[in-house]
Amino acid sequence: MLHIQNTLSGKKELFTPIHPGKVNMYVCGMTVYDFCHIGHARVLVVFDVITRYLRKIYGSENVTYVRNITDIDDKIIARAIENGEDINSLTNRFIEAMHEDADALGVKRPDIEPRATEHMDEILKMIQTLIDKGMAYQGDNGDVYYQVSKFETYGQLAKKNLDDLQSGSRVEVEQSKRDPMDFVLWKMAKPDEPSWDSPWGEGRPGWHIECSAMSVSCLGDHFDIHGGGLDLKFPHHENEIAQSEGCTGHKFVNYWIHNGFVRVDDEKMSKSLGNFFIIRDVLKSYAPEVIRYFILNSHYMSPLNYSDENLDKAKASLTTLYQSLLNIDVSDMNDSLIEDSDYAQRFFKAMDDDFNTPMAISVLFDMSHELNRLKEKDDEQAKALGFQLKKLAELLGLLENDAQQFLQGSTSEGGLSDDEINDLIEQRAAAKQEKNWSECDRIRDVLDAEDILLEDTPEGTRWRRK
RNA sequence: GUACAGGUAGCCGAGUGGUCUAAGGCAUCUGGUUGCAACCCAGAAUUUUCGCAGGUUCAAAUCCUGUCCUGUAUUCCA
Repeated sequence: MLHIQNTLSGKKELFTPIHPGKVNMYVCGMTVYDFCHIGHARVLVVFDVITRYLRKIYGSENVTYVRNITDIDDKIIARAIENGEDINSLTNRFIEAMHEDADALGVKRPDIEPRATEHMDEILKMIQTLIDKGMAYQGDNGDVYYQVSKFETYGQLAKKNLDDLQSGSRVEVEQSKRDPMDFVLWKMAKPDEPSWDSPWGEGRPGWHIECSAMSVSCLGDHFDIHGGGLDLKFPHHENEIAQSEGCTGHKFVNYWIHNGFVRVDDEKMSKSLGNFFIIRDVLKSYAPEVIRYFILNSHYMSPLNYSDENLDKAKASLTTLYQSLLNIDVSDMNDSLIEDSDYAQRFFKAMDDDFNTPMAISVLFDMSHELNRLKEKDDEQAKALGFQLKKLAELLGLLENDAQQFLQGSTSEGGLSDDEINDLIEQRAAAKQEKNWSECDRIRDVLDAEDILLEDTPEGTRWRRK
């Protein structure tokens, strides 16, 4: 039985879908004005795993995963002007880059990927409804605002009360607002800014209303799970609730899931500190699966500290798992996962407990050790266990590569080619025949200097990259 | 200031009242294996300890109170 830590209640709750057997989930995706960084990677991977597990429980076709794209907002406009680039060209460029990064990380595409600019009708309709209901108003400057005081339960998600918010407010209050807490639904266009027609004048939507409109449009006005980064909890998600429930008068989302932040060397990741890591740069030094493992080795809610040391550890751990899968050929296996095995049961129990991926990974290690023991004794059993290991790991998007391929890495960056390595290994085998140990060790040292590690086995010598 | 997250052994990281003599990983050590290594297997140590100080309890990393620290939000941010 799946339990989820629900930000709305602050408790771990049994997950019960609104429509039995079907799950609808919406996650706030990227604002596409730059390359995705390692924090985005966490959102992508975490909700990919959540989706994989939901699909496992409810069946792939019964889970609808929506992850939106924000393709119109202040930062996009600013960047486009800065680049002297057309907005569409900018957003399309970064959407493509995001897809490349996500694909590299083994993140499966969501079922629906709505773009804000393609849901303008729903946005306008929602704003109009809010105005009609007296929950929104047009200010002197033409901007349309949501009147927070009209929504009684405002602050329910972030567990804030309005008094605290106001006293702590450091923002300069926009003159046209009736109350500092009110937020913008529709912004009047400045000259040369992209704009859409509306009953209130040419303009563009505020950020929060975009997500309300896209989620309701894709999943209906009441759905199961809404996710995103912790920082979106307030005000973004709070405002979504206010907008959506303000329109419909009933519950918007049952379960809210927020993932924790990524830090870098125990500091905030920011451009000013120069410790800003984008996914494609990290991929130059580490295999995508290493990043994935690094992310999943902590619970999605804990703070995650990015450092080379921690990525190296992730790589070492993955190497251990892949070593056990070497020479286990499961390509001809098409059985299903044996769901009532002890290992599977433990794995599911971990995942059922609010997607406890670190615990689930520990089960993979137990299987891996057992697999190493079995390989000595019983090939058929080893193969069966290896298959089970891969099937469980697949739910995390791990161990999906060929073991040898993972261990030997890519040959692209200078260094020795596979053929050159194999030549040297053959020379060493010949020296070995003659018990010429100094020559053997010399060759091994040559390879070691190229970060190639040798492992002698009864079946011959195999190698991997450090 | 207020709110919300966190603070667990060398490091990473699970664990929310007894099975914790704290999972799993990484690093370290010993033995087996090996020409020597690596990989693998078997085992060990790092800790009478879970930010700190009190308290509740027969029993606490786990509950309560206080306190310190870090991060986030309150302003765009995954």
